[in-house]
Amino acid sequence: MIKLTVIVVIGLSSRYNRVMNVNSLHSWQVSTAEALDIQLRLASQVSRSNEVTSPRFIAGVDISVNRAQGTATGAAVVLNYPELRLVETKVVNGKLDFPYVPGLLSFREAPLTLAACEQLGVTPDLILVDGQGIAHPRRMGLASHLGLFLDTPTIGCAKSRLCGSHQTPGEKPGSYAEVVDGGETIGAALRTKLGTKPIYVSIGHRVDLQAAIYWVLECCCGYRLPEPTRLAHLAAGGNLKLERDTVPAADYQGRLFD
DNA sequence: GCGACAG
DNA sequence: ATCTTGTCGC
Repeated sequence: MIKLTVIVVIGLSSRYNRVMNVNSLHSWQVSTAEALDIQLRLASQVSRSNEVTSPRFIAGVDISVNRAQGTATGAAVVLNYPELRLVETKVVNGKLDFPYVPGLLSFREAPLTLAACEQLGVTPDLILVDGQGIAHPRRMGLASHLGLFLDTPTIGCAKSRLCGSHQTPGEKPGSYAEVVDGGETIGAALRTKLGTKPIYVSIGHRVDLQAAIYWVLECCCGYRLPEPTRLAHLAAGGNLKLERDTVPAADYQGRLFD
């Protein structure tokens, strides 16, 4: 009787925990030439139309590299909105096959990031990514790539520019300057905090630029980086031990966890 | 050929 | 990305 109960509980938790479906659109074990080909093919599948209206959960993802062991940690955190309280944190360790090549960051970071997202018990309505969305040479940055694999709205929140040019945005938080490349507006250099460099916001998938800017600002809590991405960075580096501020995810979706 | 180049 | 204390400035 007791034995049966344990089996049932384990079975339920593993089933209910799998709330994010990852589309395997292609292999990640590819050459740089194949990676480039994949980006050209997937670019047309990215949606630039807004589908984000009233998100209840907003996630943030990032990766930290441990060059010593040649390993890395992928992290996915989920905050509720509008409270912006941390409701779940998942980290996963693994190896990085692909090297860092400007423009091909997805092939290095997406696998571990997707693995972390796969462990989430709460389904985010929006995901903020530490990297570019369509503000990319082939309009296929990490945020867009993850958006397609997770079939979820994503926003690129990079700390520096990959391509395109822009004027200096106003100093006041909320001010921004469009990032233009090849005559096309691909993102915005957004001032999120006074006295700091702007961050680069761009469409990831299923959101338009105005909505992307709006939600990023909604997620800022006084730091240059929006809370989802800021906390994901800390979690990946093992510096997010603030369990006291976490809230049992079960309180939000009536599901079982861990 | 030279400079630029998410993390 | 990551190495890292103090320190210039609001």
